[in-house]
Amino acid sequence: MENTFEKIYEIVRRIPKGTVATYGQVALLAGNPRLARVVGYALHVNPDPDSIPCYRVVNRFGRVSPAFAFGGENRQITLLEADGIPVTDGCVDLTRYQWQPEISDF
DNA sequence: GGGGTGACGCGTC
DNA sequence: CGACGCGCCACCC
Repeated sequence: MENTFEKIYEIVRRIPKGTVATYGQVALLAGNPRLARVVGYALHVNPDPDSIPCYRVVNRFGRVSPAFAFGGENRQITLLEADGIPVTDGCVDLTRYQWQPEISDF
């Protein structure tokens, strides 16, 4: 059985371009909705930001991380908009851009 | 091994 | 989606 971290990275990698996922979403897919905190830490230590689009992961309000230290909070917003996801005041419209995983994705 | 911390979520006020 | 508290797991000292 894989470690929780590997599951998290695996899931984040599967986030389709043009969509975003919440920490809780990733945690749930990882096998435990209470792992949201670990998800945050997992992305914090993001071993491969080149393959793991951590910027597509936001909190359940669609709000970007206030401590996004990848070069500033604005950095994440820029990347999201580059994916075609409009960001308003650091918030993404989850009702429209939240990733909805299908059975086909698994 | 014990204690504190954290890119969070949910219930409750 | 205003604020506060508890819980969860992993990591650092």
